[in-house]
Amino acid sequence: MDSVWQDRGARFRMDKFFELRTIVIDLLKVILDEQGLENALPFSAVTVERPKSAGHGELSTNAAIVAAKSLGQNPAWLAGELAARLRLDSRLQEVAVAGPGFINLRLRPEVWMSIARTAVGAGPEFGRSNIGAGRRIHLEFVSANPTGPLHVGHVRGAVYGDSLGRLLEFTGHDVVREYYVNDGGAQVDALARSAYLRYLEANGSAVEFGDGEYVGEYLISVGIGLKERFGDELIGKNEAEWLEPVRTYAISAMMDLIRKDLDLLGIEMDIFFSERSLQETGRIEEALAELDRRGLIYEGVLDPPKGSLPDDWEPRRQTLLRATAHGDDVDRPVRKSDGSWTYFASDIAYHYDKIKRGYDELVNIFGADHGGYTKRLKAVVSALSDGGMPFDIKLTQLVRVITNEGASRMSKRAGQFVSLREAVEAVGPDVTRFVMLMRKNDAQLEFNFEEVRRQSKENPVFYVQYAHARICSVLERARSAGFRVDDSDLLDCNWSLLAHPDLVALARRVAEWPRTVDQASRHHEPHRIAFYLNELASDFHSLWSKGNSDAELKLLDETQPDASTARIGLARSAGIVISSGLGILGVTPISEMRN
RNA sequence: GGCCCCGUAGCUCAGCAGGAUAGAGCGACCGCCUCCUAAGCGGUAGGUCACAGGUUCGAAUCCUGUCGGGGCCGCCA
Repeated sequence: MDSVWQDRGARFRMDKFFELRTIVIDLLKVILDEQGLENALPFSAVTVERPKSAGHGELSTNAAIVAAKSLGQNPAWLAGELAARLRLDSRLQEVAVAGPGFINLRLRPEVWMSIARTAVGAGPEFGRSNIGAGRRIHLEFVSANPTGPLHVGHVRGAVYGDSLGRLLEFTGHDVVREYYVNDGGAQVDALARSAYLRYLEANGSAVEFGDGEYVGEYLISVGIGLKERFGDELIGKNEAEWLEPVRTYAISAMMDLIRKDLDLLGIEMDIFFSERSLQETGRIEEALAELDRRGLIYEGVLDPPKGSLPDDWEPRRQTLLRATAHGDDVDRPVRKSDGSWTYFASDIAYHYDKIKRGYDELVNIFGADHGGYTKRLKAVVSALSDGGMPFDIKLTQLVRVITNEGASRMSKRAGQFVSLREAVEAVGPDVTRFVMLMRKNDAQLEFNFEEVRRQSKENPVFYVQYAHARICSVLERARSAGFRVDDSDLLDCNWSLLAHPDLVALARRVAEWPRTVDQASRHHEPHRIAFYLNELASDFHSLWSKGNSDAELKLLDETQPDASTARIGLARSAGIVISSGLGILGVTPISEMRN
């Protein structure tokens, strides 16, 4: 028996699907060799996975179909040959050819149990992999304007980015989390004017807010803070004198707010990168000079947009980036007619900076309202790295917040929004995070504030946590009953006593964990972890429930200590995976559900 | 007018790098606590995967078009 089913010391990169796939492909090559057929085929399409319907075995492979296709051979014949060889492997209990050439497989129960046992041995390391090989991945996310606290709309990107980071770290990447602070544009000037009004108010003046100013109450304390700092010395001065100090103070206050908001969700950024710092150090000019060297900057006039024109549209000569040379639809302006740089120019410099820092891959997470921005940014990164920098942009669709007053549109300027803080304080960070991660990032998400608050006990996150709590509970009870159920004991217990189909079903699910992690990581999709955990929890709850009527499935039965210990070992493997998975989502794996 | 995302059960959404009879939760209906936590479990009902073509042995999945929802579209960031 070769060693692929055995533990591999400290690495524990057990993934039965992948290993079995290797076996299948190797056997396939042997057969092709013997027949004098080409054996260097593209085997990437070969899969070994759990079939959609349970009637087709535990695992199913399309290997024969795939190979037969590129060889022009009969798939049924090739499947027969392959199945004959697979039957010689004693770890396989059933090998059947079905349909157009699928091979359906069933493993011996002890093979599945050996994987669950591996999980107990590996603990939190189970499922961890090194597919990242230490590659340095830069994640930019949140990057909300520093003009107010975060609201529910920002939470999704924040949670998604943070969990993606955890997932990438779990799969062997070196992750940097970064927040780009838009502290260099007109919006922070508007912030400063609004803060100045609050400052005057704090000094006893009646004030009136104009269009485009931030009326939110969160600036009142900033006004008071300004008064404490500057007394009355800014009163009556003209804007040129007070704008800069007020802006600096207000931005700093807003970033403090934002940092605290992120804290509420357990999110910690490695770097806060200031847009203004780019403007002040000539790095925009530097980046554009780099593009100019590549012949991508020119003076020109853009074609008018198709369709209905804006009222004030007129042809205008401006400095443009030849983004079309790198896949964008139109060239993009980098300088305004007054000579100042556009926001896009700052972004060019920012991404040039990222590239120069030497990361192996960049990932940006934007809200869907920035969707129109992805092509030009990809063009910039492609141009500045000569196409060498992997760059993924993920969009999170906007969150539709539903309260008992209906769907609310969130506007920071109007000062009306459900803040991150309100949401977290109402339902807690765990529920907030889990709800955001139960959806694929590019699907629209409905955050029914009232419902989540009212029915928080029926939220999916509790379902998963409950499974974990039950596992902790049975371990505790076993200990009080005198069982030895530390992980080291469970490793040594008699796993071969576990063969009941329902026990095997749970072990099978546990065994899917490494593959789930792997796929989620490759696709940058942490929601797959959330869905997997729900299924794992479901398998566990089902087993638990059956234990009430079937003594063979009851985890803790003092009349059969050896089998009980083994079943508890299996439960423990599920608990390890739940804990690990919730960790990736940033959700607490609680051990008790008591109120 | 153009670009991006989406359209799967009454509702909210999965569907893993095209695969064999399309899934879950909620809601509806019927059952299960003297038994390791019922925040749980079992079962029933419910879908021409928006529509029309195409590629393929095989399409919810890939391509084209149409319709519908959302987002974006030259000196806002």
